[in-house]
Amino acid sequence: MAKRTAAGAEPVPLSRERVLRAAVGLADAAGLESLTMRRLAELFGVEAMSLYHHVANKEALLDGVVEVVMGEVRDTVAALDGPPAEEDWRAALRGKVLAARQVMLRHPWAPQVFASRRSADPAVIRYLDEVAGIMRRGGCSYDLVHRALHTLGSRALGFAQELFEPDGGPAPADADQLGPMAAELPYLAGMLSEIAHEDPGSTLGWCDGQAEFEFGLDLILDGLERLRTA
Amino acid sequence: MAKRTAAGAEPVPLSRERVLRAAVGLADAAGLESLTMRRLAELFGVEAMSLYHHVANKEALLDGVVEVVMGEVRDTVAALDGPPAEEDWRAALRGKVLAARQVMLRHPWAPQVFASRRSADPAVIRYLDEVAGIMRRGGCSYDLVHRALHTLGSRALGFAQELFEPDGGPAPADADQLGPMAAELPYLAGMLSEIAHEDPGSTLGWCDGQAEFEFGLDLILDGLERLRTA
DNA sequence: ACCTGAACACCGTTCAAGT
DNA sequence: ACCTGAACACCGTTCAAGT
Repeated sequence: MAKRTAAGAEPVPLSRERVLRAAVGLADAAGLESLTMRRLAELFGVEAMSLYHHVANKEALLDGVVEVVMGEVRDTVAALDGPPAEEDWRAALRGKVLAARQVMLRHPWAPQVFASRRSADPAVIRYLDEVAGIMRRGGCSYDLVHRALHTLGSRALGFAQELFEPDGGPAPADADQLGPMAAELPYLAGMLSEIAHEDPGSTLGWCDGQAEFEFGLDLILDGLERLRTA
Repeated sequence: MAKRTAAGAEPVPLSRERVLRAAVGLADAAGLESLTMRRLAELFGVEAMSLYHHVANKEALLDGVVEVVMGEVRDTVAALDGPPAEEDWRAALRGKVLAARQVMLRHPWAPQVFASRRSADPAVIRYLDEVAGIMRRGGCSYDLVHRALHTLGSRALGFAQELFEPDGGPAPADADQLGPMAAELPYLAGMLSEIAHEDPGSTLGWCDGQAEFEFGLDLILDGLERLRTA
């Protein structure tokens, strides 16, 4: 009789591939703080130590998780049918970045993991080579491509670092909570009383809503295009 | 006779202020992963539990650390003498952001801590009110100010999220390591063979070097100014 | 080759007890 | 009010042992 396993566990043998996929699923379902070696092992009805036969340690596990997410990005990007880079590099790159963002939205914890890797994952580097290729074929100098990669930073992969979550911050948009704020924060109070936030729900961890993300992305792409033709 | 304390420890009584300053110093000296309640207590020659009289828990400690760093930002920004916002909002904001960046460069671990706070620290919100004020007094609509805050994101405080550390990534700039790369990464290889990285040392964790940071910041500020006058 | 069980060196945090 | 000591519930990871 098969050994007792956690609910939903499969008695299939472990493998690096299966371990990494389960790690992504665990983070999706229970959050990044739940992704521990012990809890991951539980999903397979196995001791934590068994995982070390397929993954060197937790850092390597997280590297593998990045690999899996980048695989999803590649699959999503491959399904795109935008204009060729030679014709309109901005539109081509924009489509690619927004497609990558869709993947990040499915894994809200991913930006944090990407940011925690000290050296670049090979899959990320390959992705950036494609980004560079789009710009290069679009007529950008390598110098501009280089600066563009730095300027875009994590935006190239579809996420951007906000200073706080849009909902948790100073965005009550409520006149009641605005009163005490107006005294010490006159400009934010004035701004909030004039602006209506119309993008509820579409938050990506510490990242922009869709409209804000697109605004910032377009502003950067337009600025780069202006430099290209200057 | 005073109790045995760790090297350099002072027998002065604890206080929230002293605990927070010691936490910043510990992260500066030994890295963020060394900032644990136990090791922090050691600095005072005290048990970890004693810290809980001055700080609710570790999350509150990190909130306080953000507070301390923001205090340094405010001090640094206060010493600036740029043009008034009404005259040249771009120059005023640029100076403020670059001053904030100087503080972040002193605390390379700070961006990570800032990013880990789920809701905005009051000191950060006050800072952003000042940023909004500069733009507003410079003639920007509140709508533009709002989009600017989202677009700048963490850049407003002087740091930006790169996909990997500049040195650890695909920047060998060495013809030897470029050979095998050229096959799979044609565009990055081409770029690196043409571009000479000239900003060694000035890395900020997962952030740009100074020149790259200024390039990205200026590109965004110029784009915003163009929208303002449109 | 793969998995286990016990153990180690750490965490943050609680509780009751001391002064 | 402030600090302690022991303990609890977790971590990642090692090692020697099993099959």
